Amino acid sequence: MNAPSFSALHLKVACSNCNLRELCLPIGLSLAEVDKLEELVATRKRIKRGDSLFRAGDRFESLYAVRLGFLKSTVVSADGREQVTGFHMAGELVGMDGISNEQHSCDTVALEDTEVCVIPYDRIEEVATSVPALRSHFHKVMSREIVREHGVMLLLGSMHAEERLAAFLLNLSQRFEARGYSRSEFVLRMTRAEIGSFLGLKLETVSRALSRFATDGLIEVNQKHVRIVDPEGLRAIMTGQGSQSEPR
Amino acid sequence: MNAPSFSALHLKVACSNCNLRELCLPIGLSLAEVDKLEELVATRKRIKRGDSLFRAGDRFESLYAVRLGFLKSTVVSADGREQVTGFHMAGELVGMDGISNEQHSCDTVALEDTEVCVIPYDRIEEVATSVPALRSHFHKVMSREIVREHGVMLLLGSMHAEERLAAFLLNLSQRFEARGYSRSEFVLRMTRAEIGSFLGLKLETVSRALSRFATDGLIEVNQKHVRIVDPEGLRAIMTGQGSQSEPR
DNA sequence: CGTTTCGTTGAAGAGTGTCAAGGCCAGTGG
DNA sequence: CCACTGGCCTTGACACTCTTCAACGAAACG
Repeated sequence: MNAPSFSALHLKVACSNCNLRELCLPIGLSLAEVDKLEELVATRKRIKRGDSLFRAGDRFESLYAVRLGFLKSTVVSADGREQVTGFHMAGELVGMDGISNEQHSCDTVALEDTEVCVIPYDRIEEVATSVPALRSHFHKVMSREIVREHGVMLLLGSMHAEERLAAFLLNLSQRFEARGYSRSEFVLRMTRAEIGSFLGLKLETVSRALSRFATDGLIEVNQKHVRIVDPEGLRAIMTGQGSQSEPR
Repeated sequence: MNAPSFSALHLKVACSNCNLRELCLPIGLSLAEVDKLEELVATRKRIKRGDSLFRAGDRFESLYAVRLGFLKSTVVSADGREQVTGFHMAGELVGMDGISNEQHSCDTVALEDTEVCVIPYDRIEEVATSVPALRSHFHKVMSREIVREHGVMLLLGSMHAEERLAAFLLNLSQRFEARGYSRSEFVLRMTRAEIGSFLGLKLETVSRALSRFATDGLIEVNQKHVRIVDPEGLRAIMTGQGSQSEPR
């Protein structure tokens, strides 16, 4: 390590001082419990844009809490098809896919320079014995991931291209807002192809839908920069009410 | 209850005697640990075909281990679109969606007369403190659900109709086999529309694909009864190698 | 036995994918 | 500093898969 004292400092103030704690932690933990939690976080890790945090097949050892940055997770089928299963931003926990097999089943790659807290899984299991509130919170986080994926299945299984993209933009918007960023203006960290993979569409379809939204005055797009002009309009599209000029 | 003594008997022999234990339980539990586990299971519950085990919005209180029967889970979007998120058979655990919010987010409905073990969630939390092996197993079960859903996302996001259906049939086949039933001959408990909803297709497309598989000699279909004649052929279709007469 | 639900099949049309060409932008090396 | 390169994005034309609509047959149910 280049700067051990820097790392140590970081370790000391982890969690209790972290501006992500409302996202990571259960509310109402006692100070003693937060202390316990801080023992969890072994180290920080930086991942440069394009590098992977872990890959399918890697031995599972830790979960990771995103501190800063942006990642994607992808699964690859036997015949080589790739599917983006999610995008992850600050405050989110990644790596839970690895628990079942003691081995990761997806790749997780940084889409911009990223920093994560490394949480060794055996420590989580230890703390799960002694701090019920943390264990219970951990269960909720896993359950929330299951519910999130139900939502993605609904999107992939029953929505049209523009509906999917509207839902995607609104979801991003809401997540940025929850982190204190603008809900109406943000930068897409991923390519059109990656959005397409996540939404079950081709990149051209994503591009066309974005262009259509722009000409309809719902958003402004400039490459990766997006401004949401008419969130209600997007919501209408998402729920299948987009441009029904003729009610029969 | 009509037959309390019968219920009590069932309670007594639960788990340690259950022929699903390889599916439900972690291997290598001590007898004392299995005892602990049996305390978990409060009651059995029977759900008649068409009735629901729980509905979206219901207060979350318990997980359910399917003992016998067949269920589907569905989510409904704000605008009324319905998506089947999974089918559940003996040995599988359902209800984990409810943990995150203390409230269920999907409907789970019996597709045939079904019997489940009711496992009150607060008991799980208790036992999670005292029996690490069970807690760890529970985490793996949740993680496995996350991984399963990744697989569904891959299917919905990147596969064609016949590829999806082939994958679906092979998945069912493999699950039946794991439960000691025939892997080549089984009854579909769900309608074409339900298969379609799960696979992101219309019922007509499901019907056509099944017919095509039948005329190609891959399967035999008679209404809900399916016989898999050529599993390798299905696997080839699933991986996108279906009927490539002309290799360029 | 009538009624309803479920399944099959055909024909036509909509929505996406595919292929191709060209533009924009950042990074690189001359 | 500028030209070049390669990745990313946009747009058009066309092909193809899947959906939609419709009619009918078969099985399940009361």
